[in-house]
Amino acid sequence: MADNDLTSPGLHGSVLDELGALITSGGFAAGQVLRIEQLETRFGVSRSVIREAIRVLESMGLVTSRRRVGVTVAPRTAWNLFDPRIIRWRLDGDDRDEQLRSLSELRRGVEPVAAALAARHATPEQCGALTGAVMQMAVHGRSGDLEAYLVADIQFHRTLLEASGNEMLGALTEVVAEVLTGRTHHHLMPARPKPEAIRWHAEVAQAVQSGDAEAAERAMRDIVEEATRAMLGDDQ
Amino acid sequence: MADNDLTSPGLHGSVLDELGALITSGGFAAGQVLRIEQLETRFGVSRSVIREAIRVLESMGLVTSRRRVGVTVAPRTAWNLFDPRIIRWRLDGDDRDEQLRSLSELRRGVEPVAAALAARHATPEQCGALTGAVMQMAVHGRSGDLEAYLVADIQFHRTLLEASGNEMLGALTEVVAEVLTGRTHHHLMPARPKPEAIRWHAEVAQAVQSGDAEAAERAMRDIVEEATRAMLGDDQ
DNA sequence: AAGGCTGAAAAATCAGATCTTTGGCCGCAT
DNA sequence: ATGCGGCCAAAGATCTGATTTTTCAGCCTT
Repeated sequence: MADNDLTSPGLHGSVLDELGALITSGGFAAGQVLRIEQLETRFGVSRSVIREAIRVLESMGLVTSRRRVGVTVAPRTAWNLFDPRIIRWRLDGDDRDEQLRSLSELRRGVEPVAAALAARHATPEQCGALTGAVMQMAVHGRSGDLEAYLVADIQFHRTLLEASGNEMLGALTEVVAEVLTGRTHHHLMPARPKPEAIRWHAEVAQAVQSGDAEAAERAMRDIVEEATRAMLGDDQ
Repeated sequence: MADNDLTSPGLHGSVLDELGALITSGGFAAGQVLRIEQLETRFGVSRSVIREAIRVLESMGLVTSRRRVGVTVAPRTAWNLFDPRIIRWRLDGDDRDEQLRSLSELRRGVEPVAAALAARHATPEQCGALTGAVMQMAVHGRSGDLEAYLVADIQFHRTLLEASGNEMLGALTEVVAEVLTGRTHHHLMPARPKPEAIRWHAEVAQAVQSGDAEAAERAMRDIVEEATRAMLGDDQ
């Protein structure tokens, strides 16, 4: 599966994970103050460990630390919502639906552009990987093996984003993989993938291979709009 | 102006800034190892300060820390390219052009979607803010006051992204502001804004106000495509 | 009521000791 | 010679107690 660790090793890593999950899930309300000493005893570790975790949380915008006051939980508007760990925590917590919606809308903007760019930058290997992924999708889509379909789907989108030649779009690979995984595992997609979906993927692969940016963008737009519709209802 | 600090206060903040800038600018090559003790003397601060800075760098994917080995500078593929500080460092360093290109392509995907969403979610206040920003742009565009134009431009895009009702798109506000600021300050836009640009902004504001998602998306696409073209040449 | 002073609280920093992990070396058996 | 296993030392990880610095909050003055 998506073999992401995302958890730093060591004591501070576990503290970070636990605090991060608590904050993003609303276990600590915004504005609540945590005392370092309090956390020390709660987790049974020393100050340095707590402080390092707090520093990372601070760098993610989840808390602010001020002398004489303590560590204050920050409002959601201050969070770095693109941090992979925050995305993961929110997908694992109560915010899942909201997070999936945000990410789907983001995909709707990003992936068509990535497809267009890929049409102009993809290497022959990447084109091969794309068509290969589509074939896998077709096979497993027909047989109804959703897990295998998911793997091929992720492979397709990962390759496409990387082929865009844009580092930042490439960096969204993990995010897109999370969305695809999430919608499959939470049964937000049909029991059997729509044949059109597979056809559109094939069209994208074809367009990328022939360097037709506009066609690639159009077909990709079809894909993500259909996906959004399927996942969120007819919300355009 | 965009009053972003982005620099945590305290010693560890300065160390973080300096190390981050060094790494992202290639001052330290990927694979190079830094010893904590070495850094201690180099910056004249104690271990705890260095460690906290290292933890944050690690959480941004810039370095990895392993016992018995030291702190290793990570390859660019491991970096969290969406971290605002990394964006800032790269914009301030040698990567500026590459960074601006990546960001522009990202904008090209994101902003039209945000415009469409804003057309369906914007509050009356936000509509007012949009038209206000457009008027400011028109005034300062005609008078050739690029700084004031920039402020209004940022205001426009900030409001629009926030009005999308999508947290993640809203989180891109700072990023977009950086792009706009960057292209103005590095003279990547014409001495006098094109009249069409202002007209398109007005169209977006109008479409958002009347709830016409498609028109808003289309006009916004015109804006960002023109901006990309102006900044990077005729690259589509 | 406004502004400035002061004390204490809590984080920030420092520094020394100790713990834990781990890469590399050495020796043994094959 | 080759490969496996255990030992050692290096370097980060953690703990801890002392000290410094910042800043909130209450008090005092005007």
